[in-house]
Amino acid sequence: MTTLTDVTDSATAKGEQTRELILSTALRLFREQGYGKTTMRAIAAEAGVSVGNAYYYYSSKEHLMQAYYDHLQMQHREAAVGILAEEKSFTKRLSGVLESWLEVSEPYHEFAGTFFKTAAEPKSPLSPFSEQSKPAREASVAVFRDVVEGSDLKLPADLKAELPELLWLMQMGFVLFWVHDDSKDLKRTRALIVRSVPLVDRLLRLTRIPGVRGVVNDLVALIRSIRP
Amino acid sequence: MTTLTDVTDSATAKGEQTRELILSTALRLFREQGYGKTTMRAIAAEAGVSVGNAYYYYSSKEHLMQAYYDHLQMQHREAAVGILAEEKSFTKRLSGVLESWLEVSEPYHEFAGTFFKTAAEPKSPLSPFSEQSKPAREASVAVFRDVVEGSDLKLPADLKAELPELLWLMQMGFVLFWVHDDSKDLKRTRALIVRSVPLVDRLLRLTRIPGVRGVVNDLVALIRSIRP
DNA sequence: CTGGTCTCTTGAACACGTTCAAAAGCCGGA
DNA sequence: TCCGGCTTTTGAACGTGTTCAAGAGACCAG
Repeated sequence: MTTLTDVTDSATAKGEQTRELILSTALRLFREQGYGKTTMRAIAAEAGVSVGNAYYYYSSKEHLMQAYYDHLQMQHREAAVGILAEEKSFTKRLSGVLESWLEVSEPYHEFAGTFFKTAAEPKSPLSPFSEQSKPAREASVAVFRDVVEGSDLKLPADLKAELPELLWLMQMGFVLFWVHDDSKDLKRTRALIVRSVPLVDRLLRLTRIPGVRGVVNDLVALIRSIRP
Repeated sequence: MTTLTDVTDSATAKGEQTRELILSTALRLFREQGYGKTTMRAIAAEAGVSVGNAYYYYSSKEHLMQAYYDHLQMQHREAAVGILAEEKSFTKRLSGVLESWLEVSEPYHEFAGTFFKTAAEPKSPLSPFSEQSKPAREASVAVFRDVVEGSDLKLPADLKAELPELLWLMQMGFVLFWVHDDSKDLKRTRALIVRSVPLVDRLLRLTRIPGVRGVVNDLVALIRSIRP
């Protein structure tokens, strides 16, 4: 039965099945017992393969997390486009994207701490600033570009060009906050997002004031200059 | 000889000597070979004690790093007070403190990545936001309070009260940047600091403009509200 | 001097992530 | 059918951080 379902995939299907079995087993165990308490031996046993075989497909425990991370980001992007199709107001677009991220990520909040830990290391491929995560990063920035471009926001061109990346950076800050947030139902992170969005909006409107404009220009120039 | 040097300490001196021998050995090896490649067995062997004995004094490898971190922070604070005694201008005080931090930390830049990694985990005692590092954090904020209070800066009282903590947060951002900075001689981090300080200064002066003031008030209120 | 109770010290043992040489399947061509 | 070269699979073995039961010293009371 299954061998006939998809002719195009069947060439690689054999190994791929095991690959995905291992991944899904790993993610389930991560969710159930946390990352630290889930051993590679347990993943292998639960998936019905040998330890070495798990390493044949995923060269480290971290790579299993990487795979999860990609999966999550894709989910978020899908949720985001749904929202962006409906809203025109900048604030609503922005908060929609941020809140949908929170929603998608919520089931993994506890586990995210460990993920964050390995992502923090500069050399780690999971670092949001690393070369390896460049595609994922640019995809995220693209979402924020969409937030800006598709909105009613009026801004000078150079600031508008820089804004998506700044918003992405802001979101990184929110992620940092979220990871450390142990309040009930993530109340504090929710409050942060709800209150930050209108503030950003007001802040951006302020750039029309001449005195403010100069400082903002310098800020943009600074950010440009320190990029690698 | 040594047994007579310090009567007050001699009660605890016996264990303390071993404790410090282990710490200094560990830090040396961390510097020489990096954190990851330094094994507890190597530390113990080099210090001439057993592995279990090292664990008697430091309950984990992380704790050895914690100790290093405290040491470094103290060094920085000492360097900072020296600068703050001489300068009155806000910008010079601020950049003096930031640059002295850079100077003190520079020898440990590579090793800092690993440190940062474990510090990023929310539950880790090394996290800058954790309960355990509260004393160290408050001591750091106090330095920035000194930067503000002892300067010629004129600001509304409520913003001035919040400013030290904001500056501390900014420094956390700089640390994050620094850890990821692999440019020659840390050029990019230096540029960031040099260019950020006058910008902060100008930003603070902007708060006199009525329209800006309102937004800043809201920002301060937001920060207050999301604190745990 | 003896016994008891601390603090300090030891190294074998454990659990885990990871590696690797060898075996097992698989497949296309002689 | 058998061979040769691949992909896949195996599990024992290694190195590491960490634990722990047992011992060694120090010190004091009797």
